[in-house]
Amino acid sequence: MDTMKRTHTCGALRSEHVGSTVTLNGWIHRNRDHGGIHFINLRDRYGITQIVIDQDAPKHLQDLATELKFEYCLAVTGLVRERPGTMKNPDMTTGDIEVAAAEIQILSRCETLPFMVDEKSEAREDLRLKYRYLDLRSFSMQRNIALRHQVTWATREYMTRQGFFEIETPTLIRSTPEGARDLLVPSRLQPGKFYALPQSPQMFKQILMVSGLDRYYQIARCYRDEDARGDRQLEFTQIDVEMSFVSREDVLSTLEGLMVHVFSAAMQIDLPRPFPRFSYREAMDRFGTDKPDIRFGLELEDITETARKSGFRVFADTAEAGGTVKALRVPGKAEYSRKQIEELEKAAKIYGAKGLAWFKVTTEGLEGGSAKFLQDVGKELLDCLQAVPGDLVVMVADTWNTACTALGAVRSALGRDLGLAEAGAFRFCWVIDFPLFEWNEEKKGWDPMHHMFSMPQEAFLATMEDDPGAVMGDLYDLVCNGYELASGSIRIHDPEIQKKVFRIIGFSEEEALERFGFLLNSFRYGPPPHGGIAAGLDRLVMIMAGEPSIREVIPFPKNTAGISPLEDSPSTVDEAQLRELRLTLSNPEGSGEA
RNA sequence: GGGGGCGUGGCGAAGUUGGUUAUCGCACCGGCCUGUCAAGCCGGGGACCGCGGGUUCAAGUCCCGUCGCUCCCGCCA
Repeated sequence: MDTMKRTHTCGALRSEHVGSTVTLNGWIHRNRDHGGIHFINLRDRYGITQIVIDQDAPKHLQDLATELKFEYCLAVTGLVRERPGTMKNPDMTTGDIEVAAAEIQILSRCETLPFMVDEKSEAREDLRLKYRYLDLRSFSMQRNIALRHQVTWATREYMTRQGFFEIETPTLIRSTPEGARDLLVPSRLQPGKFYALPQSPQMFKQILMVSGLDRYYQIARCYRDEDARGDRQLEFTQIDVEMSFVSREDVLSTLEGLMVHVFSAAMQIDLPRPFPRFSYREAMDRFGTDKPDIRFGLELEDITETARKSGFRVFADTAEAGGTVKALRVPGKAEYSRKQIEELEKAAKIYGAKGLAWFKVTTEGLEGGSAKFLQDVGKELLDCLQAVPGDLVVMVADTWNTACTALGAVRSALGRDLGLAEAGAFRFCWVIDFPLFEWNEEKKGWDPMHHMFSMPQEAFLATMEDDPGAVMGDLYDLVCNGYELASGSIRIHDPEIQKKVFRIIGFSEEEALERFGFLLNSFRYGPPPHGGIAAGLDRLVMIMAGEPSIREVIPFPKNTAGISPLEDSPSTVDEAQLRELRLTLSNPEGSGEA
């Protein structure tokens, strides 16, 4: 039997089609059998149309109606007719009409569903992933997939218009030691050797600049073998960008332009430009994080100098030891119970704070918590914080980094719990002027904060080896609503500067040549000054879609254990496959413990 | 590696200080119903309460262990 091919989609029909005979293909979304009359909501990617089988329908259709179940795949031919006045459904775009079935083909049947295909499935995530094909039928998932397409389409449109070439780079590449753990692929032709999947196309895009390709972008799959989170998993997609003969400003302005275009094209939202900028130091000082959510205020204050003068030993000692005391004024929350404050303290402790000091502001002054230790500097504190009666003040004393980070976590928790962030807002900002190096306590040496090919800012070139910790890099992060959306830098193209950086991070020249020789060698042949950035596509779409996890915008994601419940990967492989690769497992049963 | 939450028919949940036959909604099966749109009404089947052990006259409930999922810390240039 030939399939009755659709003449329209399930979202297409309106009153103007009344009187025409149409064929629809789709799935049974809802099914209401009233005995004498039977309604089917037929669904496809485009919408839902109501099909009616009533007393005028052929007898065989009325019989067929009783065997129809959820998610049967149907072809329906019938007459489009206007619904009787009160039967119109204003909540449906096709709600003015219905299709009176004249012929129905059951294209395929559906077993009892593990969960209903619904706007928002309530099923557990691993079940949704196992039956992803059902989950993806839901309008919310289809909306996310559509948005993702709009974003990539808009990206290609914008980048092409800006003169960028989309260039593919290999996914089987040399393992490089820096950064995250590599995902490895054994080579059959070169037994005992391995490819790595790229953590990013970094080396290749820089080589493309040496090649004179000048403006490159790629929507690139990247792989990092690290533990998953709500906003990251083993494989993810970057909008990867690299440009020659540019300064930081050129890169920032290109990315800003891209974001503006993407939001405009995909969501009809005008993002205000320019995006505000914060130095790393300022972001940490004011928001306690290098990815500040600026949809709300609630900024941190430095009270180290006041704390130094106080009789509160914890504070005074921290200040004397060169530490920092940070305070956060929570307006009107003097009503907070001890328990609520303990919840905030938990948030601070997760990030390494030893405790969360607090007091409430009353008309009498400071009260409760650590108030009795701070009475001597109470007036100064209140002035400094511009605190008024009814406020709650929470404080952390620790190293600068821990004090900022821990209180920043409290700020985030408050922002979330109090609903401070404006709904539907997208607040972008740049974080710039990152330190180039960070101290690694374990190896007692310096590590690159971003990667080892990032350029020190010019002012530090001469002195960088004397005081690596003070060196600012030409680094930049794009942040939106508290998520790091993109990260990049101006690269080193001068071999002498590169050598200095290698020296600082304890990398011998031989070592560098062995690992990155192909890139460094290319730099001997007239490399242009260049820089770039990479934006996380999954996160971008997640934020735009208002979803809590990137798994909602990735069609076939892995779970937090790196497993895909759909096809049950990763899996064991045949002994023969291993033999071909000359691999032997130390624990053939794969118990997980070697 | 560490911490928090969750695990009860196919799905989502309830289950009190331990106490008869484990409850509800959806789905499923049978019946009724001519205008619903989360249709309604009547009836039915379906659960060793994640798994293992322990305490007890008695465990979904308490204890110990273990597995899975999830959020977070570490990790993620």
